[in-house]
Amino acid sequence: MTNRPAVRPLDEVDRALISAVQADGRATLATLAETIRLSVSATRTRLRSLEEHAVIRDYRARVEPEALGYSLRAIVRMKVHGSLYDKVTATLAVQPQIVRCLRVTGEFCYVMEIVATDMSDLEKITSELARVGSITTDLIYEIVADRPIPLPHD
Amino acid sequence: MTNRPAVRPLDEVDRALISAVQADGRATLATLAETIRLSVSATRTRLRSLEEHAVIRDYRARVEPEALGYSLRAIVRMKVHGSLYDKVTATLAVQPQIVRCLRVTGEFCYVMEIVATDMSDLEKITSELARVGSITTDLIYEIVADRPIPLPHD
DNA sequence: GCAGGATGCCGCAGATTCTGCGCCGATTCC
DNA sequence: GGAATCGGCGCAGAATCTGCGGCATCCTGC
Repeated sequence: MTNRPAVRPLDEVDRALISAVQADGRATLATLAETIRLSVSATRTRLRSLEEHAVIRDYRARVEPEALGYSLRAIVRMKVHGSLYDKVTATLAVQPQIVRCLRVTGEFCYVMEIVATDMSDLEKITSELARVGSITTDLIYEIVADRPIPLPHD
Repeated sequence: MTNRPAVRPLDEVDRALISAVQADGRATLATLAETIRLSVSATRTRLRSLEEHAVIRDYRARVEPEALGYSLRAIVRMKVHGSLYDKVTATLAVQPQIVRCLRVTGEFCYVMEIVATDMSDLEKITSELARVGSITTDLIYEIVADRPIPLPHD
């Protein structure tokens, strides 16, 4: 029942289904069935299978941060000396405004994306991060692209 | 009908609703109604309103890139000389594996996140990007956090 | 060949959910 | 006070989802 790496080789119909549900997470089984040209039952079986095998992780509504009052976004890169990874984890736990955190190769250990209501809010968070490691902060002008994962060989 | 910036000040019930639907994008109206302690009709009215006002942008299934065959992820930062922004846009259009692209302040103009099947696949994309500007590529070890937007004052 | 098993698709019927609509109480404004 | 607006409520019909059982196809071993 745990996630095993794609038992089935993911045929063309699966890809179409994934693509459809990635584009519209609330699409009805009937709609999905129509786009992948299968019956509702078969569509459901395949969708459930993809969910079980954790090919489809979950469904989420995407909200507009500005509408919630976050007028600022930033990318923070952080260097951490030694193994203070626990400290990073602890900081993440208490800072929900760090909406994304990646551990990466290169000069910096972590790359994070942060939402903030204003400059002082941002500074509050970055200064907290600066207690863990040395950081570089860049503001985000614009989100140029934010796309679903493409299906191989397109 | 177009998106205006949150006509209503977003009361506590709205926040709860947003939070619920961000956690589970397929949650049923009855379920949502139960968690925010409102009738189904009222829940629906509020949800529709949030969608209309583009507070809730859309719903998406989130897929596991590895299950689709992408065993590599990378962060690419890019410097662009002069105004070659059109060129960036053009590259984005033909490279769906660039799943996210941000325009930022600082030394680099753009920060991108890329999925790739393997090293040669990654190199294909980065070399294409290198024709537009000078780039720095860092591989992603691990996604430490990937969270919904938090609701202010939590 | 052919019985047995497994797989994947189909469609049905009951349960659940969604939708459009009208009603009602509270608040505001003349 | 009366009228209008707003937000919530619940109903009834439509749409959707769910749990089955049936059927065709494809293997596999005898």
